[in-house]
Amino acid sequence: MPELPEVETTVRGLARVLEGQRIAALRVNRPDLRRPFPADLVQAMTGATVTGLGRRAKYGLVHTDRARTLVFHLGMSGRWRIDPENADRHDHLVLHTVSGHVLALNDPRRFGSVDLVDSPTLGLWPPFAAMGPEPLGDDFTPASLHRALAGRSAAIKLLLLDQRIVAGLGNIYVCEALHRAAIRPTRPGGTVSRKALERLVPAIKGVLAESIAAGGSTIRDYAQPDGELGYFARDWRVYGREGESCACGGTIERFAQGGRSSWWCRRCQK
DNA sequence: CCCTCGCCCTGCTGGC
DNA sequence: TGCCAGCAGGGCGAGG
Repeated sequence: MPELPEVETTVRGLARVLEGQRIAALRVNRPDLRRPFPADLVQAMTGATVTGLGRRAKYGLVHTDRARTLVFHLGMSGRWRIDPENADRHDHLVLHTVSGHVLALNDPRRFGSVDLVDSPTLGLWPPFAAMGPEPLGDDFTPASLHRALAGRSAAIKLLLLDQRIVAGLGNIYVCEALHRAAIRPTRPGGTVSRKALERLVPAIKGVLAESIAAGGSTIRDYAQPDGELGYFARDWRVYGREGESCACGGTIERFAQGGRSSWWCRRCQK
């Protein structure tokens, strides 16, 4: 899926056309992404008014005047298409607002999800219950990360992908943040020095904030909901740049870690 | 609890 | 040109 910046960009795009609007109709074309849609999704959301949009980690939140919040995850290839000119075979859920807008949840790989969660206890919903802090939040600090990594032997790269440690990072931004902080991705999490964490936390916040400001990264089938492209991909320093030169003069390498690719520069990441 | 692995699904790319 | 292996932004459950 789109990672945190792409979900944030998506949510902001949806807010422009959904906030305060009443949902006139929903159409379900294929109700089984990662898990089945709620059986009463159409009934529960027809006629509901959207009171606001939000985000928790990589999940998008559509708050309504009903007792439940629509929670979506974009998986690896999901996006919302706003007022699409044509239908697409991967438009699994289509919303129509009273004001005439059409929003299609499109997800070719179908790793995404749509759930309805009781609003007052949203934080107790199982995927949210054990989540770590938002990386852009004030409670994500070098000290808090130090505590979360204490005693952990797994590679820092893998621990930063663990949503219980910090919630919202994915492969791209972990690679980019570790490079910015000059930390080797294989270093055991518990051995990352306090001084390095003082670099890492600002690196994470910085790379995410810069990407959000650029409208997210454009990757394969990802684009902003209105079709605009995000521009952060041009700012990647290591991700997908195997064989290219690092700014330090070293060469960027790729290797498999936890079944996924890591990109790094052995010259400047120690 | 912690760690690693493999799978879910579809589409695109690159190499032969 | 055609085919096929490999790879892709995530999350979860199983097993050690």
